[in-house]
Parts: sequence; structure tokens; C-alpha cells
Amino acid sequence: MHAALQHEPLTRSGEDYLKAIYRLSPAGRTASTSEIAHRLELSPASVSGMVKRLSEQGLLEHVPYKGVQLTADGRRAALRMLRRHRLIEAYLVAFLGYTWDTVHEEAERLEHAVSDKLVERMAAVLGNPAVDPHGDPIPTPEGDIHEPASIPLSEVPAGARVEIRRVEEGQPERLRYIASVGLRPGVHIRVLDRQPFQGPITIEVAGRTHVIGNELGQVVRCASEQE
Amino acid sequence: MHAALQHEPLTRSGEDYLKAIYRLSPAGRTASTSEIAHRLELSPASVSGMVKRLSEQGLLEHVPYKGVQLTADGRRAALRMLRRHRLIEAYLVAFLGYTWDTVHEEAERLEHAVSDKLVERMAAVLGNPAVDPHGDPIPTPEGDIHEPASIPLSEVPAGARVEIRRVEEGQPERLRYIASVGLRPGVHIRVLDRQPFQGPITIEVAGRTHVIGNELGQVVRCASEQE
DNA sequence: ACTCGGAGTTAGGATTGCCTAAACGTGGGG
DNA sequence: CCCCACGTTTAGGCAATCCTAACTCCGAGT
Ligand SMILES: [Mn+2]
Ligand SMILES: [Mn+2]
Ligand SMILES: [Mn+2]
Ligand SMILES: [Mn+2]
Repeated sequence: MHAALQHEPLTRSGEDYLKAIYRLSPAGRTASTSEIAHRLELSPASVSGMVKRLSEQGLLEHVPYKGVQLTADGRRAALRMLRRHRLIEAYLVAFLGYTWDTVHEEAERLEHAVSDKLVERMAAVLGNPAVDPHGDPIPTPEGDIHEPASIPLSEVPAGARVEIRRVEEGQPERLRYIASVGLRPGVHIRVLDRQPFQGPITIEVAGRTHVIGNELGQVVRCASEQE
Repeated sequence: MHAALQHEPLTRSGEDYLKAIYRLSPAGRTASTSEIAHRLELSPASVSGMVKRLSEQGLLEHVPYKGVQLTADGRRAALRMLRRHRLIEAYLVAFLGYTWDTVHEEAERLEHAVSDKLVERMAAVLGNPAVDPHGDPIPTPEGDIHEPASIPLSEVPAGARVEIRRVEEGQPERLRYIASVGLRPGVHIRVLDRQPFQGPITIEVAGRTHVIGNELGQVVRCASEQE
């Protein structure tokens, strides 16, 4: 009953737009032209143009001057790209000596060039992982995704013990610093102290104490230890 | 003294043009517009246009109405692409369950998306192979290539024993048939009979006799058994 | 309600890369 | 030696994707 209209194949650009819009509009919220432009490092005018084209292809719902949302088809396409991106990252780290701070750039290009077949082969030799090297969940081939609840480290109350779940990719140097502190998905830490007004956060990682800025605390997401 | 002028980065199309021209102009010969057009499945007019652009970038030598040759820089760029293409093929076969009839298409896209770093990582885990799954030699990172002498199976005299060296890629079905006969790089065979006027060729492979058409004999290249 | 300032869109232009149709050059056959 | 057929180039178009500049809309604050 659905999916009767097959879309013309997406371009590289179109794929990146849909991914960006997915990340910018969680839970049915709306993404703005300037947010998209900022994320993709393009002018707002260029985004207006592409948004119009993707809407005509049935991938976006666009209310002029208001914002953009993915349609069911657009969401499907976005999740397909997310699966590719994250599996490629996982593969490069597992088999080709990449580290989590260098995979993103490579995956950003490869995600557009691999076939479905290659993606699924990589998934198979990896043992169908649930998350990528940054802790981001990998959608299924059918387009389902399970985003476990998590809160930024900067919002964890002092005294709590938590597990690191996800670290925002995209800035290699920041990732390298975060790794040097020992903060990686799966690591258990304790928050010793948190100063008000975006103040520094004191944590204990593997028996050692570190003080990190609030900005870093916002890109490291955690969950309580149970579960 | 050379390479002072750095070229603007090649586009996907440009990379494919240079590869095609390399294959079409062995030993300093010249490639024609229509040959290039045929190989890339484009119109001759489109080729004229791109040839002009690549010449302006210093990658081609073009004599209008006569033909095209690679400059030193163009040759370097072409061999870089050939290294990528062939290493990707070797990697996919070695580690991701691809067979020699399916790798070409995947490599044709990936060759434009991988970084130098990824290519060299693949080369390293492969142990720096000298040839790809079709027996085609892999250029070095410095752009040297060693093309061992070989002759088409269709020109091997009856009675000779030869080793299969290279099989032309590009037509999956043909490769599948050739594989079913047992003709792969490294295999030793004997030519039992060769009929004149592009007639069929009778060969012995692994103790079994096969008769193949002359066309197939032209895309399978061999060398004498010593060395 | 009115008015700005900022966000968003439209207008116009450049580049790349492809096409078809028309014009042009070249070399071989008559 | 000339002319024509074929291969090549040029002319003119189109689609995608980006840009800057100019215009338009919206809503926050008075
Ligand atoms: Mn991308
Ligand atoms: Mn990631
Ligand atoms: Mn290619
Ligand atoms: Mn090959």
C-alpha cells in the first residue's frame, strides 16, 4: 500500500541533507533552514533550493518560513545512510587500524559509494554490532533504530556513578582529548563534583581523578549503571 | 624541478577519463575521442569537452582531430587510480567474500571515495600484493608499474604449456564462465589444438579437456611456464 | 497595533558534466 | 587531385549544486 512511487536515486548531496535533517529533528520536531545550512557548511540560500527539490521528491515536508520534517520515505533514506556511516566506522576501526577520531571523515565519503551488498558484508564480519565506535546506535537494514535514553555528563548529579554511552563525533581533536581522559563508550565513571553556572566537572575514571569543562560534558552522554 | 604546479583536485569523471585513456594508449600511443567515448559509454561530444578541460589542467596532450596522450602528471594520476581500483578488488575478494566477477563494479565507485590512507591500510593487511584478482599488476604508491609480457591464449601455438596470467575484467558473466572452465591467474594449462580463422581452442585444464571460442581466448593472457 | 531585525526565500550567476544537432577537418578512394 | 564519409569539434541546452545580493516574511518588543 505504500512505497509504490519509487524515487529517483538520491545524489550524494541529497543523502547528506537527509542525514543532517534527521539529526536536527528528533521526535517529530522541525529543522530550520539555517540549522541545516550551519551543519552542512552551506549558505541558507543553497539549503532553500535543495529543500524544495527534496520536497518535490516526497522526502521532506516543508512549510515555508517554518521548517522542515522528514516524510516516512525521507526518514527511511536517512536511516539507511546512518546505517552505512556507522557500520563503515565500526569496520574501519575493527579491521583497518582506524581510531575513533579519524573514522568519521572517511565514512562521510564512503557512505555514498558502498553498495548495500558491501554494507551487509561488513555488518556480517563485524557480527552485526549494535553501536559504532562513538556509541551511536546502528539502524537495522529494515530501518529501525533503538536510541537508548542517555543524559549529558554535564547533567549528571555529583556523587552518581554512570556508564559512558555515546560521544559526539565530528571533532577529531576533541575526541582525542576525550579518549586521553579515558572516556569511551562502556566505561564506568563517578561524578565527584559539578560546579554551577556551566562550571567544571570533576570525575573519577579508572581510579584517577580528572576535571573537565562543561562543554565537553555536553558531548559525552551517559546512563545509570543498572541495565 | 617538476610538480610545482599543483592541479586542482580531480573530479570523479576526470579520474575515470584518465584511467580510460591510460588503458587505451599503451607505450606512448594515442587515444581517439571515439575510443574514449565508447569505453566510458558517453557521446564523443562530451569527451571532446572533457578532454579540453583536462588538457587545460596539464593532464593531457591533445592534438585536435588527432588524438590524446597522458602527460607525466596525467599518467601519475591514472596509475594512482589503477592502484586504488586493483587494491580495492583484491581486498574485497580477500576479506569480504567477493568473487572476481563482482568486484569490478564495486571498485569502480569506491576508487573515487577512499583516502590514500585507507588504500595503504588495505595494501598492508593484504601484504602488498603484486596483482589483483584478475591478474592485473598493481602500481606502487610511487606510480611505478611492471607489466609482465603476456600473450592472448588465442595466440598460443598448439602443444604449448602455459600459465594463465591475466583475464580481462568488466564482463561479469564472461568471468563466471571463464572461472567455470578453471582458467584463473596462476593456473597451468596445455593448448591441445587451435583451429585457424578464429576457430575454437582446445585446452587441458587440471586434467580435463575444454573447447573455448576464440573471443574468450583473446581476453585470457598467458606466459610460458618458466618463471 | 507597528515596526524592525533576523530568518528565509527568490533572483541571478558560475561551474561541472552530460546531451543532440550542426559544422568542420582529414585522409583514402575514385 | 578532388570530394565525400566519417570522426571530431563546436554550438546550444539542460540539470544539479553551489554562491551572493536583494527581497520578503514573521514575530518580539514597544
Ligand atoms: Mn556524506
Ligand atoms: Mn559515529
Ligand atoms: Mn570509477
Ligand atoms: Mn581488476
